[in-house]
Amino acid sequence: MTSTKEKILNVAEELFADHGFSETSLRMITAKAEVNLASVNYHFGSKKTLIQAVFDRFMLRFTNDLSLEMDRLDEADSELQVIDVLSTLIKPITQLDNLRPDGAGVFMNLLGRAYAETQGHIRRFAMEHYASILKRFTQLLHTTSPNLQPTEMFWRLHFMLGSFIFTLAGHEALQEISESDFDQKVSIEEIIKRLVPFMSAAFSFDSNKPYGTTQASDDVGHKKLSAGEH
Amino acid sequence: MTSTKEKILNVAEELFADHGFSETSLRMITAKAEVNLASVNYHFGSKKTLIQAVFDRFMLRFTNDLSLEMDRLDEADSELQVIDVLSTLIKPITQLDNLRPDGAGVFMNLLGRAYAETQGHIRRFAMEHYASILKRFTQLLHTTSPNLQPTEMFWRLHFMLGSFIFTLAGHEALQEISESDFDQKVSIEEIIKRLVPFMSAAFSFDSNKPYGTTQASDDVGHKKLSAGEH
DNA sequence: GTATGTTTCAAACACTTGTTTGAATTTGCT
DNA sequence: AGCAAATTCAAACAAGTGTTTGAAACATAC
Repeated sequence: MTSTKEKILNVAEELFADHGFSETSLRMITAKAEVNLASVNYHFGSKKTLIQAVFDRFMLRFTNDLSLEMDRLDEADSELQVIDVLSTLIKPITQLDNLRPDGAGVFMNLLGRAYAETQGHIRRFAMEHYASILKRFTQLLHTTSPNLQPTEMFWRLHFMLGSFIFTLAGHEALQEISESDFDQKVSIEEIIKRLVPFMSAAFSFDSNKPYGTTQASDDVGHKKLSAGEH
Repeated sequence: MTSTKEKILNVAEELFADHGFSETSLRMITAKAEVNLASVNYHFGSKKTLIQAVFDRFMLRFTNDLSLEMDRLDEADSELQVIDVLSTLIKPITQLDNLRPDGAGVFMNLLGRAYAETQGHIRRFAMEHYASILKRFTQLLHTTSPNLQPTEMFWRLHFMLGSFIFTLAGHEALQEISESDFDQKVSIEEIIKRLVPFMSAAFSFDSNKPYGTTQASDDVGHKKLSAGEH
């Protein structure tokens, strides 16, 4: 038997992801969850803290899995490549689908919404609670590219974060376009597996060398293979 | 003398960028613009259409400049590199600062907000109105990497778009962190100029070749960690 | 000047929002 | 069982929302 508190959390995270925080009223939540309106304030205090509770629960599931993946990387004593570090993100994201249909999509939508709250409380909340795991990820990434300056590292990390959250938060629209334009249905997992090597290549870019030396483009007459091989 | 209509547009675009669409009330706008509340409905019809008007005006300034930049690229007959195409974005974005203080920041905030409106009317509006210039940009990019499959191209383009919008929409927060962590103040222009070569390197990545050949780091013989395999 | 069309204004409208209240009900415990 | 704490419930609250109204003010033309 799921408690009232859980029923609220489950419905809230879904509606928040679909419609946004301020576009989702407590009445929408309590109606769909089939609980009384006042129970939100009783169990969570306010809408603000409900949002944080939803966000925190989802985030914990993800960061726990991510920590495990990073543990595995720490144990392995072979030399780390960028792609190894970025690949730690794949499982924690895709495994969110086990919790609910399209769990990864819901999670990413929430993350995107939270990030859009530029001046809001969620941003502060996130920075305070998840700074440590972000730092660990950054340090791991640093070992793969020790000659990268900290500031350059910082920016590249956020460039990548942008790509991840933005792409996966808007995956529904992108999936639609992909299907209508290329007749190709793509899952979130496939998107990530395209994104990881793409970003790894970007991270491996050496800004000290003159641009062009890492180019793969023109005169190398190489044959096409299937683009999505894994 | 600025008309009532313009006063509303100017204030609205600022408040929308700062607080979001639904978090900005018409009363906030009309109060700051020092116009009557009813004038919004009189001049624009509804809040919905006001949002579209704000978005459209900002978008036109940008796309006009971008078109000019792409014209210049068409005229040049030297072989185009990825970075040449991506560099067309620099000027149109930074020039938005001429219109108002931190114009580029406001623009990017708006773009981010609009994108977050996953199921909203703005998304549809944008797709209908700006599909042509996006297509032109895509085609230009295609000439630099003719052996890239259309689907791969599509995804890379949106990966990049994510990085751009996400990073620049959140530039205020990132600038703060950068300043407190590295004592470095960075302008939007500097962010873009970091982002463009970073993304160019990613685009130049040849997914057909085994990963590692475009590496700037050490040797080729990298050992695969089975981090993300199912 | 008067007449005509455009724009502004204060006030009200109908509706939704998050939150609080105090009584009713259920639950846990001895 | 009976008592006490925890939970649920319907109702109301105060505040804010976008929009409409009809009169006032303004502008422009004849």
